[in-house]
Amino acid sequence: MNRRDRNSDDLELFELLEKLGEITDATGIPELLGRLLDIYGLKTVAYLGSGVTAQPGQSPYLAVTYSNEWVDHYKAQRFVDIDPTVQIGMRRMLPIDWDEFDRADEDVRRLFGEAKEFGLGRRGISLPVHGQHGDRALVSITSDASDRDWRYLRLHYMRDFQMLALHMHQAILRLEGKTVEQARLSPRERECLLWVAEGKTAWETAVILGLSEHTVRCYLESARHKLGAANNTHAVNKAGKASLLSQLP
Amino acid sequence: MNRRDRNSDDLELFELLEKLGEITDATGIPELLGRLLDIYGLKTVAYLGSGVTAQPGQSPYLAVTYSNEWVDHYKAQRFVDIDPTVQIGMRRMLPIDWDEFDRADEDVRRLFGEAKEFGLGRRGISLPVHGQHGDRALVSITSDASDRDWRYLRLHYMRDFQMLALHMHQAILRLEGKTVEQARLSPRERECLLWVAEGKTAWETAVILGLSEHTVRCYLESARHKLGAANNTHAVNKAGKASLLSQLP
DNA sequence: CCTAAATCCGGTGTATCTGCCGGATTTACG
DNA sequence: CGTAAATCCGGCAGATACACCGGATTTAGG
Repeated sequence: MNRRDRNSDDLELFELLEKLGEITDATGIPELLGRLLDIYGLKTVAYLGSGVTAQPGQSPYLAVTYSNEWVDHYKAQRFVDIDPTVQIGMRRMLPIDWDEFDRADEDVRRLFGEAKEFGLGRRGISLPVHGQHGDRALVSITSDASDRDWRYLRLHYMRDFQMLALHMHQAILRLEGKTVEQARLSPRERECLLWVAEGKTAWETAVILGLSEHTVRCYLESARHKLGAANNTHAVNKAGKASLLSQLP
Repeated sequence: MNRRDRNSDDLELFELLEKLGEITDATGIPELLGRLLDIYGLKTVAYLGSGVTAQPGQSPYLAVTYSNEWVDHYKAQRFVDIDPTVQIGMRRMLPIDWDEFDRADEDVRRLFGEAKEFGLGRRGISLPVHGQHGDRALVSITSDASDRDWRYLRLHYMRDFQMLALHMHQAILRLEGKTVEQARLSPRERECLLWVAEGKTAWETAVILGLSEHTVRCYLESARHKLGAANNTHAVNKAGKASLLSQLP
C-alpha cells in the first residue's frame, strides 16, 4: 500500500463505514471484508464476536476471510485454547501487535507457523471491541507487508482499524437483532439491586439504605418484574449488562 | 485548524498517545487535555468516567477543561439528569454529534444555552468508551469552528478522537489502580455460574448440564471462593465485570 | 381532579441457597 | 511418584430468597 494523504482517498474508509452502517444482510459481510483487504493491502481480516447473539451458551460469532481449511483446522486442533490473540486480546482494551506474543512458547510458534501455511500474513494486529452489554469482539488483521510498510500501516492506520472494528461490531449486533429493551428502574430499585449485586443480603441492604428489610425486598421484587428476571442473580446480570447499575441515572 | 497531511504532523497525536501511556500522576492530565485542545483547535474537552474506581457507590470520575464555575453550576442544577450527552451518550457505542440531540426539548436548549455562556463550544461530539470490567467513560469535545471546518474535523479526525478517548480511559484506569486480579474459573465452574446468571436454579442447571444438583452446588461454591464472592449474585456480578462468563475460555 | 408511579411498611409459607461434613477418579506437572 | 486441580457424588442444618397477601403517603402529569 502506498502512502496516501488524508484528504484524497480517506473516502474509501468512509465508504466502508457507510456500508457497514447500512448493511442489512449477513451475506454482505464477506464482500465488505474483501473490500477492506483491498483498501489497506491486507492479507486477511477476521471478526470474532462473543455475546452478540441472544442465547447464553452460544458459540462465538465468526466472520473471516480465512480459508475454510484454516477454520476447520483451527477448530479441530482446539487452537482457541492456546491462541494468544484470543487469550490475551480478548482480555485487554487496547490493540495488540502479534509481535508482542511469546514466540518462545512451543504451542504459539506452532500455531503461527501453521497459520502462515494456511494463508495468514506474517504480521498481525488484534483490536478488542467492548460493547455495552457484556458483548465483545476481536478484530484481527494480518499482512505480508515489508517491515517498513507494516510499521507505517500500524502507526497511521491503527485508528482506521479501531474505527472499523467498532463499526463492524455495531453492524453485527444490529444484524443479530441484539436490541435490548431498556427497562427503567426507579432510583430505589437500582440502589437496592446495586447493593445486592455487591453480595449484600436484603437485611444488610436495608441497613445501608436506612430502610426496612421488607421494603428492600419489595424494591427487589419490582426490579425483578421490570427486568423479567427469575431471581436477584438474574436481575443483577440483566441490569449489569444493560448498565443500569452505574450510579449515573 | 488547517488541513494537514497524514505523514507530517500526525506526530502530535502519537506524542499525545505516548504521554497518555506514560502518565503516572493525575496532576499531569490537565496539561495533556490542554495540549489536545491546541492540536485540534478545540474549545473544551471533558472526560467523564464511571466505574473506574474500586468502590461501588461512587461518584463519577471527572477530568475537564471546563471552568470551575460551569462544573459547579452543572452540579447545582443537576444537569446530569437532563444532559443528553450523558443520558444518551453513555448508553450507546458509537460517537454522537451534539447536533443530533433534540433541540426542541426545553431543558436541553437551556442546558446548551448556558453551556455556551460558560465557555463551551457551539459544536460538540461525545465518544463513549467501554472497558472490560463494566467501566465506561464519555469523552466530549466542543469547538467553535466554522461549519465547514467542523465537518472536516468530524470526518477526518473522529478516529483520532476515538483512539484518544480509548487511551485516555486506559490511562485513568491505570492511575486509579483499577487492576483486577483475574480469578481463573474452571470450565465447569464457569458453566454453572453462567446458567445461574441466567436465572436458573442449581437444580435446573444440573439438568441442563447433565450433572447432579449437588455437584452444581459444589462448583458454585468453589466459584464463589475463587471470586471472593459472598453469594451467587455477587459472584455473577464479579465474574460478569471480569468477563469470565463469555463462553470463550 | 384523577391516575400512575414512586416511596414506604408488615406477615407467611415454601423454595432455594449456603456452608460444611464426607467420599471418589482422572489429568497434568514437576 | 507424589501433589494439585478438575471432575463428580451424597447429606444436613440454618439462613435467605421468593411469591403473594395486606396496608400507607407523596409526587408528577394529563
